[in-house]
Amino acid sequence: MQTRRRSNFLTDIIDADLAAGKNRGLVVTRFPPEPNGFLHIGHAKSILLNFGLAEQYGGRAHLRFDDTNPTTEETLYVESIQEDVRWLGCDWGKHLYYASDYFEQMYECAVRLIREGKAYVDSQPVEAIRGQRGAFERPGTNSPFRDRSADENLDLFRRMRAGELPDGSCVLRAKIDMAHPNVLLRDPLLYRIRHAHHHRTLDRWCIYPMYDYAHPLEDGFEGVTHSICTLEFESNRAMYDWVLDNLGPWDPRPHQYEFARLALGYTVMSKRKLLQLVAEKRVSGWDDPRLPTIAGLRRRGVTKEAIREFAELIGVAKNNSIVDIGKLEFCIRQDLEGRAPRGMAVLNPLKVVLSNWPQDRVEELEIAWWPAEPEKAGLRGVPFGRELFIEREDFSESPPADWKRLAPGREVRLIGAYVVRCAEVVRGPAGEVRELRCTYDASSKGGEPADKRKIPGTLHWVHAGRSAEVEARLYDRLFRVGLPDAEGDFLQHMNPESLVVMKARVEPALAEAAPGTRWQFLRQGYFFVDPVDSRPGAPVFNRVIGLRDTWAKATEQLERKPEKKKPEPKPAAPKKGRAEARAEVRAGNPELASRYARYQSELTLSADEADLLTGDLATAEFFDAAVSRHGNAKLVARWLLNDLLGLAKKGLEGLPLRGEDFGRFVALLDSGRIAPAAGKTLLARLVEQGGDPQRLVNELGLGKVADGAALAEAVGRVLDSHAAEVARYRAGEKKLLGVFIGAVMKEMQGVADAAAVRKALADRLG
RNA sequence: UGGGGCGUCGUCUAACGGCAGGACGUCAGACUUUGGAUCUGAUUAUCAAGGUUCGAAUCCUUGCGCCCCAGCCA
Repeated sequence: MQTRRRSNFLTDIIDADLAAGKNRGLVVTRFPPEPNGFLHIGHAKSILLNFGLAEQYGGRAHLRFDDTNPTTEETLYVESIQEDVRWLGCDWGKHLYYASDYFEQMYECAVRLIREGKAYVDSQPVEAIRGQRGAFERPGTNSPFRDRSADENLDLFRRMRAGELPDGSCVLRAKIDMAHPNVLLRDPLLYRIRHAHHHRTLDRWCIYPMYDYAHPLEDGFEGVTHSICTLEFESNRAMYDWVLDNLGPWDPRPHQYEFARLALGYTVMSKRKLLQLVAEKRVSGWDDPRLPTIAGLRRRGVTKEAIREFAELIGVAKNNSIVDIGKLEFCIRQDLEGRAPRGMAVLNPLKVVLSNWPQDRVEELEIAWWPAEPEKAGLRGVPFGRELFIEREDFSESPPADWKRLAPGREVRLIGAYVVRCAEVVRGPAGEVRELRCTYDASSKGGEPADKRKIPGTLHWVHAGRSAEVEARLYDRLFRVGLPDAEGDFLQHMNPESLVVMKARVEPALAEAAPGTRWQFLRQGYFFVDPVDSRPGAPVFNRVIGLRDTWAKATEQLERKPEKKKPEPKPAAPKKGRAEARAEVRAGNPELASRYARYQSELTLSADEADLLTGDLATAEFFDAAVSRHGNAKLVARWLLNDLLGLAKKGLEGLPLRGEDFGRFVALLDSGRIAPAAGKTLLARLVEQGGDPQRLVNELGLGKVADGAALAEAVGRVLDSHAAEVARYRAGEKKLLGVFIGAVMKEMQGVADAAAVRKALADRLG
């Protein structure tokens, strides 16, 4: 079942790392919860991702509590988290860690930073520090304490640790750059003072490291290779790298990658809101079956297999997405479909009296737990007699046209029993339907009438006297709207019918159902015997999910809306695109401006090309150098702009390839000695390792094959091996030509001229 | 607004320059002793515009839209 190979952008990265021989082939991941709440299904996605990746690559996954903030964290959560991770089937082996176990090492690292002049103690209050941070578009200002001597900093930091300084009096900050465009790098806080009791280190510490400082160190100490977190930490990656770069060496050197966390419709997932629901007793606890917590899902009766299936189904990517909760429900149904025996329960009973059934006769019918596969779990006895209950909704006095259930004068089959016909409706004083008088067809024992007439409907039922009354809790979505936190107070969107407690009547066998077992109530849904509130002989049934999605049709289109109103955007804020930036640079640089003009007039480049080449001096110099080597400026510009720029992600300066080399490369192309396709391969190689283009051509065997016979042969081979596609092509699927071209190019190891290949193919295919 | 990310069926996700695929949902049909399940079929997508290329969802450019970042939280 688990054989499907997981593949996503993270496995791509790991595959590439492994291929490049990084980390000695090690894959180490971690799940790092802060013990300040219960885990929810979003965490399950992350847990399964991290442990799954480790398993897939033969590595290991750690469970690490990120307990660096003593004021919010508790042992209760440490325990529940371990229980939940274990329940999901994830095994951390001996790799259970706590950030707090590293406090001493982290302290040593901080001392090192101070000694090296990379950190300082700031004695300003919070407000001052916040004020100096600047704004997104405005640089911050340096703290007056930024240039304290290492000795002074060391002394202060020691006193911070010794408890000589009160909370808030000072902090340790990294000395990076108060004007950094990423505000997270404007001298971020490393340590703060907190005279608080920690759940593990008790009162040994009164300074605690901040996340941005602690997390990379934890990963580094543990030898984590791939540190996977959610998208909102993207900006933090720069600090993650700063810490590791300044405190190495590390082996392996961890790297952080981000994926989109799970958002689900019709529920809330933030810790704050879940906590609020629990604290205000709007639900029964962290394990309330309506909550998306792992504990809640488990209490509801969802299995870990269903959750795993769900995680598999939704995949892992970087798109900010909202998953339709219907997908979770689909996985739950699919899972339970295969594991829940079918029994009968009537939630809302309507009495049926069989007038032609002997007064005291009770017949013990043998009915299979699995109607479709009777051998699967055998039979159980179900009593049948004169007085029965059916579902009130299964009777209608004025049924719609396609009604298949019971109605006056109509026939239905009672599952595993007999066909009955409604003869009379007995009413109460207010005219309400009180009971039904029916007749049964004695020839239909088991459900099939002797004359084989077609019976349109089939109902579930229980014996009136021999059924037991039990509590059934019908759970539904906690919120009525797709995005409860989209606007206003999420509490106002709570579904008042998310829990309906009923007295149901169940067949005798179900009255004995053991806690923790799962059943399908025929035609109703899947039920789980509550492990907490059930008593021997008095099971409490939690409805896990209905048989069919009654919400699907009503489900609204979910569109993310801002939770809080954004501050009004400033009117007429001038937008500066990259094009504008280039124009500005030129305006202030006559040298570039004149090249811009010259490229167009002398070299006959387009205005766009000239513009892109003269946005900065380095690019223009590179271009000129290339052109001095090879005069076909148009070709140089094209390859530079369309291909080189895409390959050189970090800019032209960092390339092992100089402008002259690039000019030689273009000359090679222009000479017709290598095909454009081969040119791309060659350029990629040059960008990677530099070197002489001509020599590389020889090394890589990229020289163009002018030999028409070789081409014809390759074309022949490809057409032979693609017979089916050729037939489709001849039948009109012209788009397949591309497939043939690609195949021929591959056949000729990329050295062919695609235009010639196309022509050859066209000739052969007619 | 500075920085960082992301735009593929209604939803989630593949395709790594070569046939836009799968799943959920929806619709239709078949089957059915669950109006369930199952089976069959259908439906629908590359944000936009230019460019490079024999060929672009994929590379380049521009534009548009959405998300994240200014806690002594993580």
